[in-house]
Amino acid sequence: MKRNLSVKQLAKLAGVSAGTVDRVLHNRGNVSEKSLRAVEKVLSEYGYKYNIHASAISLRRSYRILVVIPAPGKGDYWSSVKSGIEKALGDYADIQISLDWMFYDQFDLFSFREVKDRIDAKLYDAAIIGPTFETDTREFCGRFDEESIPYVFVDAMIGGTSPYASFTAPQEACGGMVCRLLLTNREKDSDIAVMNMKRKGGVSSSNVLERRAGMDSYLKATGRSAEIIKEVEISLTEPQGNVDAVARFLEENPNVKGFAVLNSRGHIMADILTKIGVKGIRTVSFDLTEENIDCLKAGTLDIIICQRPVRQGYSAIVALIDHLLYHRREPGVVHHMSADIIIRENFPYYSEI
Amino acid sequence: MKRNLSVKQLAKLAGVSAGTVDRVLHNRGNVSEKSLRAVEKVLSEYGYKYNIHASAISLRRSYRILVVIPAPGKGDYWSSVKSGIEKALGDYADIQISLDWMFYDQFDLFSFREVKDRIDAKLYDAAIIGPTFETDTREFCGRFDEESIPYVFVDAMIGGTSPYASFTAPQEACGGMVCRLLLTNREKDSDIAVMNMKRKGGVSSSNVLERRAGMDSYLKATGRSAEIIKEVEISLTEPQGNVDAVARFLEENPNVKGFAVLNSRGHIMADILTKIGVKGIRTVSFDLTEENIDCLKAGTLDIIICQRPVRQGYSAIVALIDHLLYHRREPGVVHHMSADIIIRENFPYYSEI
DNA sequence: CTGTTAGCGCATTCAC
DNA sequence: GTGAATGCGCTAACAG
Repeated sequence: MKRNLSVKQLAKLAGVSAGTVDRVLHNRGNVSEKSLRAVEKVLSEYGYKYNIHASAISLRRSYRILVVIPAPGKGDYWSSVKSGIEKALGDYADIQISLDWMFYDQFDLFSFREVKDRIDAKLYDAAIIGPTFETDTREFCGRFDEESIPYVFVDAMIGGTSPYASFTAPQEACGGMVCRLLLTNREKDSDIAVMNMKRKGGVSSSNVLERRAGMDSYLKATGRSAEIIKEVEISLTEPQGNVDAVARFLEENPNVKGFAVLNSRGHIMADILTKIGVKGIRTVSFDLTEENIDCLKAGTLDIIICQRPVRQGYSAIVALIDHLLYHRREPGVVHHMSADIIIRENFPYYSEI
Repeated sequence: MKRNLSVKQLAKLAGVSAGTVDRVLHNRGNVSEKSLRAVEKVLSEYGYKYNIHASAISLRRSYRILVVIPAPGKGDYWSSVKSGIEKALGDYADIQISLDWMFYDQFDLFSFREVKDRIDAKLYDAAIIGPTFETDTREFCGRFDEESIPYVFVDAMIGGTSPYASFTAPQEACGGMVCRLLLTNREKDSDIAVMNMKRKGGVSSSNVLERRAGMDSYLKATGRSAEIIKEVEISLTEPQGNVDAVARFLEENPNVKGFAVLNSRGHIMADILTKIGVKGIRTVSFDLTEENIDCLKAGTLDIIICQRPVRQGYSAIVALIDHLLYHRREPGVVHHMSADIIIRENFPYYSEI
């Protein structure tokens, strides 16, 4: 069974013309039952692999891709996703892709609604969605489903939708990682503090909730008491009281030897602990944001878990190209990204891609 | 300054033909001073980016690449490098590359000499070398230099050679990582044990030596005493005595709370510690070999540092393709791979590529 | 030294 | 329904 036959060769074998083979390969119809069977027979016998180069060069139409994600801030998670998308665009510069960026405020449902209502799905060949609000996202995706326009999720997956692919991190497992990294190997376990942020509406993001649940599962699975987790609240809007609150908390919980910040605000806790002057507490946070990186370098933040946002964005584009141009991949797959453990020593060499 | 001009367009702008532009782009000579200047002027004004698809499709010659690496064992480091090379070949199936694999015994200089003497450099378009023996590798590379055949290093770089690229891990920094991961956050530092293997000739590999040096630098840089590192010897050839030796070692050094194995044999130490029945000692080793992975899952090995061997192999091929086909990249660059920290919780989701 | 040209494998248009 | 013909951008062989 030799591979890599060209369309022309296949056509000869099937006793039809290249045009007909092409019509079969792309399900473009207008093929007689007889020709169809002939081509399919040859195809199943010899197999066929697109020559992506020839395909790309010939198929030089342009694609419009919509990107709807939370507004990126300087050096934060979503700016990483964005740069991953942009990097992919550069790597595939020979394919004409034009992007429409739409940003919303991830803390404001109405900003998402406003963006979403402005969008005409029909204009696009595909979409990349960084979801936050379940119900509204589901409704939004429905509009793409109706038009059979493929979309992929980055960062999180929303149930009840049918994305072409999803790229997300294993949040539960990350919760377990946090525990393992913070529990020292003592005979008697030390305690772990979790920093919670007071938030408008009091709701934590689903990622944070899943990570928190992962911590509990870990403790259960390793036969430890859930009691060793202590929670402390931090206010973003009224930060003056935070230092005192943490100091008091640590006095009351002297066995705390590790601090977990389940979102990207580890730098806040690092700064507070530095102000208080405590030593010997290990801190973990998420996302290689600029602030977190500074703390890592300064040694005030010990570990950052990176969920490869750049790669998520990059993979999203690659998945769509694979689909739109090359008709490969099976749809609907949820791709879990690696959860990388970054410390001061490996950071300088770290590359997501 | 618009981009993505085609060769034809550039030719028109320079007042020459496409053939001449092509000759300039590929340094193929036979171009008059005048034409050269005209083309270069246009080139510098407008820039030029190959359309890799058109290039690949047109340039359909085949390439022979030589791969000289230590013999891979099942699920070990070099088998990962090998699978990275093979994966790249699959991804670039549209480019005709044929590989000649040559394996040598990394513990036997003479096996390398034997392999090397069998090789006729002129047969190849490029080579990938996993070096072990400095002097002989240097001589070997000289033969490629003479023929202007590009070669890349994986795993390590050998001084005094001029590879097109090198892919290697930051071994010194990895030594630092080991220390940081093993030192608990106590007021008083615990000790770290380093496992050494008795070896024929008593020489450690250069990677191990660099990692060991990195540990010392780390201690110095963080103001700790070099005294906290204790060394224990293990015998590969006479393993019966190992368990007792380690047990005795731990009795004599009760403050050891972390074990470092600077090569890929962490599983040996993990098994010994399990036999002895000690708890509360954290162990670190290198490379995601099958044995190490088993120990990681069983919880007897705590941390594995992975230096992305798959990616090293993959990148080596990509670098050569970039060079041979697309004339891009600047030569001579040493690419440091990420050093990934793998624990039981992130292992299931870990992907090098 | 230089311009012209054929052809790579695929997609698509246009006659038949 | 179908095949022939054209072109994508680049490379290389060839004729001048």
